[in-house]
Amino acid sequence: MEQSKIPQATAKRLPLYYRFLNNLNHQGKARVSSKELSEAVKVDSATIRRDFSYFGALGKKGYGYNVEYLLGFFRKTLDQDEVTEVALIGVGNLGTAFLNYNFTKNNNTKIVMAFDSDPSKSEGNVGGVPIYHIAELEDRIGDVKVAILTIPASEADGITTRLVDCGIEGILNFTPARISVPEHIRVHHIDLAVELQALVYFLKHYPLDEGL
Amino acid sequence: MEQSKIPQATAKRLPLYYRFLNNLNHQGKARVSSKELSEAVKVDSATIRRDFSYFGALGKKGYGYNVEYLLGFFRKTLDQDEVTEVALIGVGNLGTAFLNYNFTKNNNTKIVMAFDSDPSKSEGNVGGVPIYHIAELEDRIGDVKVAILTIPASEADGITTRLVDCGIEGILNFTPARISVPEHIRVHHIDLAVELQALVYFLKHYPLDEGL
DNA sequence: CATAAGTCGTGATTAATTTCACAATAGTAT
DNA sequence: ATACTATTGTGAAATTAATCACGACTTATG
Ligand SMILES: NC(=O)c1ccc[n+]([C@@H]2O[C@H](COP(=O)([O-])OP(=O)(O)OC[C@H]3O[C@@H](n4cnc5c(N)ncnc54)[C@H](O)[C@@H]3O)[C@@H](O)[C@H]2O)c1
Ligand SMILES: NC(=O)c1ccc[n+]([C@@H]2O[C@H](COP(=O)([O-])OP(=O)(O)OC[C@H]3O[C@@H](n4cnc5c(N)ncnc54)[C@H](O)[C@@H]3O)[C@@H](O)[C@H]2O)c1
Repeated sequence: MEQSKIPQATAKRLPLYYRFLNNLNHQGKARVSSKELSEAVKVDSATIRRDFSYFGALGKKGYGYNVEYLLGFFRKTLDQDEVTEVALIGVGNLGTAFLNYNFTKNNNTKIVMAFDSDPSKSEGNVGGVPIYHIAELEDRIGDVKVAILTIPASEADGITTRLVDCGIEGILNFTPARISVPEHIRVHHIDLAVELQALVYFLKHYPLDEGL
Repeated sequence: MEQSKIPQATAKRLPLYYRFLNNLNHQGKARVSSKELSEAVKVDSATIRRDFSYFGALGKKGYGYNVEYLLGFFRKTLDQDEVTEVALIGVGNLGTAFLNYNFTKNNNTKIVMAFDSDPSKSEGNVGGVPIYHIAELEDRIGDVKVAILTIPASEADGITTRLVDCGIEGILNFTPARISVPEHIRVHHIDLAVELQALVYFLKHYPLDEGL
């Protein structure tokens, strides 16, 4: 918990690096250069070296990085050994998709319960995850600290308040609502409609070259 | 297509502003200040003013912005009057969710067709969108320029090549694969597993305050 | 052992984005 | 009219991120 000096932009790329290193390891590759990594994850090689350097000297000059070592290092850094439990609120179109997927592969997160207000949904399970009625939120949530929000936007504020009262620390919000939370709670918004519109805007208004 | 001087960070926020202005307009509000907007969309008010200023002086000092005027301005800027047609590839968990949703509300994008390799899926429709077999991609796609990719990662490269050959210009990629495309094609990656892992990383490693 | 080729780590630089802070000005009240 | 208040638009500063470019070091090769 010491390296709070790591830039946010770097932190966001770590899971990406980790996943690719994992693939390399499974393929039996022993070494990798920042150049190879760069081509695979589409991040400039200097940026990759800089990112890694925040954690110390992980590679060897003239050689590159040892895949197994680097993977082990990131496993520790990203806490891949302890599983973070997650609750999902709203078992509709999106929620069901997430439950079926459940971020299973090389991931340290697991959706362990879901809630819905529709009584016909709030029983049984989807993808092995038990669904409870939203009225049971406070009773069931236990010490789960992360929630995924896939409810209608109009419900977002009310549910957020309840989650905060339950001691939640992080929310991945898929609703278009920009929710308000106390300062110590982290919210990441993923606004799919905005992403699509932004892509269309870039296509129409930016000269046809260069990525992102 | 002139204002290519608009920062990308600004461009990505435009759809968000547009949506909120639309809400205000429906509520019958006539004026709004950057401070109010800021609270609603969780973007610093100075940033909002700066963003707007790239398009000229849209507000009035001491007063704020006229909602209707601003909305009209952004409608034109964001091409809200012409609908961009989109194709979706891969009618699985995620793809089905998107088809059912179809970005209908105040949006200028519409999924008009979908493709899947599974013969049992590639007939009929989901959410009113016709599903075709992926073999028909080249015949059916017509002049659709934007695609959403919700297929397994292993299929991403092959399908991308075919899309590029069909003249696609933008891809919203939900697979974990970092696809390679010619320079003039724009790809936005939305990597849900990475987003979740990044949130967890921030929770564990960053001091408990301030958002994003 | 000497030389060549490859690659890291990083200081310096550049670019992009956000934020501060305030003069200018429109609206409002008296 | 005048004073007061609110709020913009924007230079300047600060912050954050990306990129360049090269010395130092490792490995491979003859
Ligand atoms: N599906 C998409 O492709 C898509 C795209 C962009 C944004 N979104 C956003 O994601 C969210 C979910 O979308 P969706 O398509 O899955 O919607 P949906 O209507 O299919 O699902 C919402 C689910 O939430 C449940 N629900 C409603 N109120 C609740 C409450 N108070 N507590 C618990 N559960 C409650 C409903 O019963 C339903 O099952 C929405 O905010 C939507 O705007 C969805
Ligand atoms: N579902 C999630 O929550 C989730 C989360 C993170 C990432 N993803 C990624 O999104 C993608 C889709 O996920 P999903 O859960 O919807 O998978 P899925 O397996 O449910 O759906 C994939 C669909 O693609 C179809 N398909 C396979 N090969 C095809 C081809 N060559 N052409 C056309 N269609 C083809 C399959 O028939 C299937 O219907 C995957 O890459 C996955 O890694 C999904």
